[in-house]
Amino acid sequence: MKGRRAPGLSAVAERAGVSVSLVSRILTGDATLRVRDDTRQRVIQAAEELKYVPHVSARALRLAKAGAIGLVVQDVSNPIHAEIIRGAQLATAAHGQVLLLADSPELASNAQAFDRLIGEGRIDGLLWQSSGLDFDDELASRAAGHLPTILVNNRPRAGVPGIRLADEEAAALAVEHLIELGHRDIGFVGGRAVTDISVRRLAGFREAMDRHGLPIRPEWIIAQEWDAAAGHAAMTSLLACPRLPTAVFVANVVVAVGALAAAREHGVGVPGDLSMIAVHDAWFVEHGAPPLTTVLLPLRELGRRAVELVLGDDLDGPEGGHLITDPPPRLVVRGSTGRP
Amino acid sequence: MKGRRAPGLSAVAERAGVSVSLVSRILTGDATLRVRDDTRQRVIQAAEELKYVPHVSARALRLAKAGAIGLVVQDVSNPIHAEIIRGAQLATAAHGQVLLLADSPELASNAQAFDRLIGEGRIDGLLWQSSGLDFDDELASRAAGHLPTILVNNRPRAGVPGIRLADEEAAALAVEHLIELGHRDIGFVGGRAVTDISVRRLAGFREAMDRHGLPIRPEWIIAQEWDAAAGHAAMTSLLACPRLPTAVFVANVVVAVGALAAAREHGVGVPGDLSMIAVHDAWFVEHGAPPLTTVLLPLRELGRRAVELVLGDDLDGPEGGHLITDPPPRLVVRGSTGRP
DNA sequence: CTGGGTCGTGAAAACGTTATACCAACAGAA
DNA sequence: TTCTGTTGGTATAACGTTTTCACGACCCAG
Repeated sequence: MKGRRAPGLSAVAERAGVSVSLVSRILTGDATLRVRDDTRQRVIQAAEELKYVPHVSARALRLAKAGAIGLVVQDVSNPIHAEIIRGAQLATAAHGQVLLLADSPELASNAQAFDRLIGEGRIDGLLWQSSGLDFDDELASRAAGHLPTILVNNRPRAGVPGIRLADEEAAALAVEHLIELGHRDIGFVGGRAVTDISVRRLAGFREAMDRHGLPIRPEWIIAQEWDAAAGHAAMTSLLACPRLPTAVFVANVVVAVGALAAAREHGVGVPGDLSMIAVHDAWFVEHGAPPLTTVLLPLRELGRRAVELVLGDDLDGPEGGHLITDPPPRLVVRGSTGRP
Repeated sequence: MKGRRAPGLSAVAERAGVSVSLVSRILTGDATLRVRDDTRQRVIQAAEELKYVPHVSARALRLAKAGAIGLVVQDVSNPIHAEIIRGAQLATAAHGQVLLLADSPELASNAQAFDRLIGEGRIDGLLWQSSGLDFDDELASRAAGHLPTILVNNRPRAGVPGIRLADEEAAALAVEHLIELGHRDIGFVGGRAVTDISVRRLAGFREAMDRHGLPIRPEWIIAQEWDAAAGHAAMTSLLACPRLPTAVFVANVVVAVGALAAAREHGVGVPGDLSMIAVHDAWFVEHGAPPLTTVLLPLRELGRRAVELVLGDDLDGPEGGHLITDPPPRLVVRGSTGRP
């Protein structure tokens, strides 16, 4: 599995017949360096012949820069998070950096591991995909004391900068679609109620309803958790209401999967008896029964921008934090919405 | 965002009034060291007061050990891969290591990034979640030349060790279930045909059919890709056969989502007209229409073991590679299978 | 032919660890 | 007293980079 030791700068220098420092300056592209062109070529060729690759720990030690950024997410198997990860990964790669993955429950349960992660100089910045769990703020702000840190998919919070999507607009867009179809009785199924995302999507929902002069019934507003099981439970309790809405806005497509199942189990036809629209798009929605109408938000872009802000140490955005408006939320009409 | 520089060994040494080397030896738990107990306490206390955290690059440089392992996956948003990632993450964390995430298409398209990743000493080992794409073998075996490398979810291949699940047994278990229900005409929908997993599941399928003396119809064997769209296409072409099976085994639950949708679109009732069973379990299957009957395989354990093998540099397993048999494949009966 | 300014390159220190070798002090034995 | 061994440490040299500074050679002006 192993060959001999990897060649270092000194091996290249020896082969090219020059000093170590010269090799370093040539290979890193030092602009202030004046060197004869044939020497430069000799060095470059020697490096190629030896397949020289700089040793990252040595460089990191010298530069006090790790060349890596960390991404903390609550749950990798959530497809929404997966898209963010993907975006972050592409961005780090594009900047010659590398992505470290950790998960927040694990870090919360192991304080020492957390202190190491943020203190040992392994990463230059941290993306915190916040969960809304209780340890969340505490850890994130502790991290921010050591590293450029940004809350992904959140407003700034506890003194930590944040970046978010156009959640209000997305929710409004969804509601407009329902209204346009003729719905007036519209319910809301959210995620974990304390999370910023759920709050913002509810705000967008309210705003759109108000703007069209439609009443909001408190018993049609349910927010529990961000997973499918919660969606199932939420829809079940919604369907227990004496009077039912003709359409429901679901704050997240994962939650919608559970909600859809619950509706089906209760014999409520979608979109016949109840229209449903959800935020985010994912690989599975078009194969649903029925395929879900959704509002597409640029999750990948979210991951990408977060990385760039952290790398550029350009964290303090406008009031309310950084906001991704391009591309704007887009309505993807499929089979789960129709006339009341 | 930043405080002052992180304290180093020398800061701790100064505060405790001892030498740097003593601090190092105490803090790393050098067994050959003889030291007075009060000195030891003084050092430990000083380290705590300063919140000393060892600088990982310096340590990596000195020890020629990075303290990280890399995980290359083809697509993060595949829920199957997500489970493997999760297992790998838990295992690395448990060993005080850290997990680096990369994706194979990206690495394939950027040869320099790949050479860096495996050459720059950033990781001590590599987990390669192979994709069956054309670049796959090439890259994996190149990696294996630099680092302890293991193919996850694969037999050994191209000289690279591998670890896999009990795919044959899982397939057989699924087929047995169908046979027990009374099915005799059973089809097979695989994944990308060249991948080891698809091959092995097909082998398990054939073996179980043979054992029960059931004929296998070539036109009922379809293998295309590992995603839902491919499942949709496969099922569509299966349903075009003049004579249809009464049940179908699908090699992967993601593929099954597409297959299920295709059946629905063609008015084929599941399980009324066609029973369906798939390999792996994921969060969305129980909310399907109908909820899928599956065979559960220990994906997380796969990730965990792979990490441990790489860390222990214990790669060359038995003929055919390492095989995870514990826990064994388990049948999870839901609503997609029934009597013919 | 002396002096200052480039041009091209090399020497050396530093980053924070760990490992090896060594040493001072003291005890007990001869 | 001198020798030997143990106890409790310290000094130092790496690991592979990057960066600062210095230096020899050459050129041109005075």
